[in-house]
Amino acid sequence: MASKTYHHGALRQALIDETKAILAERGHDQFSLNEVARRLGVSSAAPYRHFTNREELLTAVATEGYDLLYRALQPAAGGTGDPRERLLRMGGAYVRFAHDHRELFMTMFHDRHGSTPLGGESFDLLIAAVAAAQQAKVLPGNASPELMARSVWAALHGLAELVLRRPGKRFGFDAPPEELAVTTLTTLLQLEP
Amino acid sequence: MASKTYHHGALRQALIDETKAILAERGHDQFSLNEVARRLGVSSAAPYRHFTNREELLTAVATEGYDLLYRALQPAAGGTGDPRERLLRMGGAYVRFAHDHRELFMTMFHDRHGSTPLGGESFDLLIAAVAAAQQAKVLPGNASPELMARSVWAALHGLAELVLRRPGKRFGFDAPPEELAVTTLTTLLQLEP
DNA sequence: ACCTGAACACCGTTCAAGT
DNA sequence: ACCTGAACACCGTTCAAGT
Repeated sequence: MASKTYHHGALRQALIDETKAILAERGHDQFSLNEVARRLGVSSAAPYRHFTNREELLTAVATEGYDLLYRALQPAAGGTGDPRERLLRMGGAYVRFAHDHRELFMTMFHDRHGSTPLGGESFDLLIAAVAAAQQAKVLPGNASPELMARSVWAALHGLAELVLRRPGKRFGFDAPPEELAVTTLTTLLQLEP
Repeated sequence: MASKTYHHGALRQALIDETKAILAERGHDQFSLNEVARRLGVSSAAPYRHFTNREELLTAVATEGYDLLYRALQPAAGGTGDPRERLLRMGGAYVRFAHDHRELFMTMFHDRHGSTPLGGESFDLLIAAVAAAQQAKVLPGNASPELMARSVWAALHGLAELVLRRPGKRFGFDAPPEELAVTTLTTLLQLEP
């Protein structure tokens, strides 16, 4: 299939893409560097021309994951309309992303890789949405937007993590992501409908 | 050191204990079944008389972890006194546990093992504390105790997870666990001092 | 500059054999 | 019943050598 010179300088990106494909199939802890190389038709030593080790490849994948998360949150955050709906849409998008990209999400937040952005740009979207909600008196203004955004992020992130654990019925985490996000945020923040 | 018959039927528990010791030293993804056996002076096949595979040993460790978490929450949950303080103490204890038992906590919530209790008994403690807070009008009564407890758990769990990622300064997750729990809960739930 | 081939120590797991 | 010894395929990583 692939000739010997197929990856003319593009092996680095091919490694990242193939890793994402494997993550979508198998679990992120089943991932093997040798398998990626095998599937791309290169030797098991080839990846080391582009990444110093297995961990650095996963860091690159996680970084693309943070970018993907940002682009999933953007449409939800960009809408005008009332600030309450905007905040709930963002929450739904966050939990939906975790649900739809299980293994990528776990790679982003569970794997031990060097310093990752940890969703810095996504966090800015949340701060803006929270600030707007505070100005519209949908959220209380006694906490700074940064602090409120951090707290909301914790709630959404914990929700996403617990959903991914697929717990038993008794905890009720088996509802659709958007519904869970709305229920959790309205309960905690006492948002009136 | 250890004679050949040292583990007279107690190898199972010794494997669990040694795994916990390794977790405290190294990371939970650095853990190797062979190393546990080596440190206990048994062959690498010996563990398979007590666990069908590596995953099942980690499940046993996680189960002990859930028990430890329960015992860490109990004193915080048991206190009489006002319901607001009780809820904040429980939150602090949860995040403190994650902080003090990093690798065990990750084993409990990140590793892919068979169905674990997921802190069912701990969840009951939280439901009781939430119900008491609702009756004292510290928390709103428009949501059921179960639903409110689930939401509070999500917030605390997300907080714990994000603390464990050791993010940069900008997110502010580098404060003491108890302080973070109090700040997050009071911000979200609008608890008055 | 980028990749191969062969090698290293290590891993999880199996299985016949020992007591 | 419980453990050993040896073996298997596989893994991450290194390095001299090829183009």
